[in-house]
Amino acid sequence: MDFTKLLNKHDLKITQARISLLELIEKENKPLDSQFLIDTLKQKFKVDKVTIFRILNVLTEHGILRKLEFGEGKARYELNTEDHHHLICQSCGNIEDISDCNIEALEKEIKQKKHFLVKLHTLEFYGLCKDCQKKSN
Amino acid sequence: MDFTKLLNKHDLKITQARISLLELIEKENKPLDSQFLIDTLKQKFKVDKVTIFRILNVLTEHGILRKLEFGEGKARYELNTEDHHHLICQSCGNIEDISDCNIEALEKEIKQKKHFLVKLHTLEFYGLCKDCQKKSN
DNA sequence: TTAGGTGCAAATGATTTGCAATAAT
DNA sequence: ATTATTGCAAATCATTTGCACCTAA
Repeated sequence: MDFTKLLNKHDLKITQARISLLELIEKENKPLDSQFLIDTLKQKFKVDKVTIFRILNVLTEHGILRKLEFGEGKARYELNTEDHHHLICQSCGNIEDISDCNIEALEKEIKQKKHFLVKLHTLEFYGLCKDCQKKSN
Repeated sequence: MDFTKLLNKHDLKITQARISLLELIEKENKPLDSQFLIDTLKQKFKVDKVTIFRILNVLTEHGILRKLEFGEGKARYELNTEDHHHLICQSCGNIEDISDCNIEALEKEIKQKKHFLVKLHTLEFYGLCKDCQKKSN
């Protein structure tokens, strides 16, 4: 994905930190926390953690990233692409994507019955992944 | 609700702090954050914030409370009753309950296709409540 | 050149921990 | 009497802020 073009479109300056962060998030392809991003990017070049937090905030405000919380007391970030959700293993912590949640029907019902206008929703599943079920944890 | 009996059933001691906290959460009937609980309970009797945090943790571990996060950088807690979800107004912050989400079909599909065993899910809707739509915020 | 981006130090806010004192059973 | 619970102080963790310096456009 061409992040230079993307940042340009949003009138955001092209910097090593921004490009590298976006490339890392794209490569890992799952919701990452700030600590992972800080540790990984610091190995590649000189960056301060404050810079990472500021980048995460701007990119989220511009809708380039999506901020998620899985009850861990910290946020995670992923590329804000199509509507999708997550399968979060409570044993090993692995996170898998799923799509096609088909919540539109529910949202329509909410609009009619509650007169609440849904802008976005979060839907996360917690349980045991295939492997952890075998380990009977 | 008889919280004395409930605490007994879980082999948790009956204390003023635990009973008052549970009664407050029951009375308010929406997800409350620690600060609100601390402020409100401190007016009624002498309690330390640490005690409140510890109570929230034990009660959550015992499944009496459910811990929720709405991307505010802090947790909220509610009585862990039936499966239900929330309509969170992005303008005024009001939180309304909804039930009957009918996610079972999706969970069944996840089990078959992904071999992931769903233990629990979160589903939250963010948008504008009836009143805030009028104010065109 | 100049507004936006970054680094460093220090602040904030939510939550946790250690330990001694206290209260519930 | 025994063990869980609480209070207080101090620590920790994620995240933010202020301000001077730097750099992409």
